[in-house]
Amino acid sequence: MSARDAVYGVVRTIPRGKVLSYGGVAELVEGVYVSARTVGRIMASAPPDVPWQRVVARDGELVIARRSPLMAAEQRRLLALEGVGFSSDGRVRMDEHAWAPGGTLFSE
DNA sequence: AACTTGACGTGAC
DNA sequence: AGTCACGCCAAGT
Repeated sequence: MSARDAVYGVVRTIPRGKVLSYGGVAELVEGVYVSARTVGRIMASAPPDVPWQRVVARDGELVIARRSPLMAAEQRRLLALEGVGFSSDGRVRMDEHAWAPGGTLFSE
């Protein structure tokens, strides 16, 4: 089991309309330790069946925007199609869409 | 096989 | 609140 497959496995479990931070993905990976940065490194070559758009920075920023504005626009489009909302500064509303496995932390 | 480079996150100024 | 430095380690060169 490579770190790569483990990371993709976790990302594939993120529900539609929800997002997870790089660090969040890292924490959910079992068996092998991976850092948030490693998740990012691995996401750079994500296969088409992985919902890469659902992984954002902890504060909701679309990190890809730092390198590719075009991809950022694409990510934003895909998320919008899933019903994910953005705040005025262009970041995902983490208070509404951050995903916590097995039940939301904001429950209640 | 050695060296560099980051889709990050955190803490110190 | 905005930099800056750095740990982390898979991939690319």
